[in-house]
Amino acid sequence: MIDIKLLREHTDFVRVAIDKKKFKTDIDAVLELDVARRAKITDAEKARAAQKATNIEMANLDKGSPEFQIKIKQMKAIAEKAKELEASAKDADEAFQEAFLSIPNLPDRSVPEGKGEEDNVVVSTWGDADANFPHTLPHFEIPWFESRVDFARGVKATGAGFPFYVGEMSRFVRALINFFLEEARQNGYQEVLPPILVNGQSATATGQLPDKEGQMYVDENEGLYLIPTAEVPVTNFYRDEVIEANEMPIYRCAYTPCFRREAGSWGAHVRGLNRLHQFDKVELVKWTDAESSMKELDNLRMDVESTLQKLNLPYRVLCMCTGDIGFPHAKQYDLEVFAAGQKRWLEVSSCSNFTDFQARRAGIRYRGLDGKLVTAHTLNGSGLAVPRVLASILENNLQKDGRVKVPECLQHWMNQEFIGEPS
RNA sequence: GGAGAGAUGGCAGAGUGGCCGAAUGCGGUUGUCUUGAAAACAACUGAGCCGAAAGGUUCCGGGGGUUCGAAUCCCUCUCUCUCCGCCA
Repeated sequence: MIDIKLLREHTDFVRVAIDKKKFKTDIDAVLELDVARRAKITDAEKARAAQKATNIEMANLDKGSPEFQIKIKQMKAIAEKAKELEASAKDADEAFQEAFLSIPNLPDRSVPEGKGEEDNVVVSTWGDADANFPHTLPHFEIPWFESRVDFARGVKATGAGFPFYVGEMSRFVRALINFFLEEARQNGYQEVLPPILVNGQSATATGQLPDKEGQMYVDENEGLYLIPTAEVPVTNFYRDEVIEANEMPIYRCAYTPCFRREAGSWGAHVRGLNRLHQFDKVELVKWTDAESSMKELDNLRMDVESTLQKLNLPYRVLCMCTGDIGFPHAKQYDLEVFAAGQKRWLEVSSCSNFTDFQARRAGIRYRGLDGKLVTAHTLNGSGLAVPRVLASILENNLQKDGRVKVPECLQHWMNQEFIGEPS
């Protein structure tokens, strides 16, 4: 949620900011609901005050007296009125809350304006994507690929997009996870191993609900959702809590599998490891005060970049434009690695500052220097998503003999220098 | 899965129908005293919503009900604990 006071007092500012995002929101309808709700709350509270006053009078009367009997009659009417007005106020408040929840976060001033993907700005590149990769292939065309990432068996067990990683490839995935977690630890992030199912409240707090309902797998019996990212449970760690200001900023990291229905997004260009329904990811999460979140976003991005550099994968950093950043985001960088075989950039990390948007929904606050409670800021970034990093390594490190060279920083975890078999 | 017990402020813990946002203790903050600290003493010390403010109002796990009136009685859900069963 954005700050309701900002919406009331600087409506046009909010309107302009939201128009820059692609989300359609009827701000005027929300404001009308707000006015209606406040009027009804005031009415209900007046009625309640009258009831309380009468109740105190009655408490001081002799229960058997005629005055008491008269008061009972009066009270009956007052109480009934109060009850009605309270129900009405509650309805109005719920209607407002529902509408208010659909207002996206405002983009930060520094976010470039744009309509969509094509307007994202490349802010930096690292490594040489134009270098010659003489033996490269798209990873799904490497002869031994299907025997080590078995999609056909996955279809039997579950369905499309749920492959088995077999043998050394399974170990390679595990090596990547270990490497990512260790990188995060060295950058000061405390590891947590969170639940991978969350309740609706958690999903609402981080903004998956109601905006992206259809993207999650649901357990309707229990009202639980399979997480699309560790961001959801980890951010909710501090839900409805007050964080001590001197503990911030807090850095956490978590490895989890992630589940995404990807409804309607399948096509010829999402072959192999490019897009899966289940994939492994290490996520980085930060809680900061309201002043330092933009600086912390840059630090977060640099932490992820340093990991990519150790893997020696060419990558570029995109600053997402106003039309392409997500519903709860104020600012977002996407990191894309170059996959030489497909000659494509693959998104492997998204680093975002949600400012106070998630924290307000989640009730995460801290006590400011003046002793007042302040809504915290939350940030997160992938550090990193395994399958696309894997795809890029396979394509960029493919040797003349058909094997793939394991990046040096992973050899320690793999205990072997090459994977695959000579062709 | 079965049986029972419970859920009150940062924590502990009173309160079984009206004057209870809630005793008391601990903790915390500030002040007095002290060279400083401790101790002692005193005051203050939850959050949400409405309001420019004064102030009002809500919140005793969630929801519903009974009643003129509910922290208190009833129903229900959730969670915690104990015992039994099952189990990685």
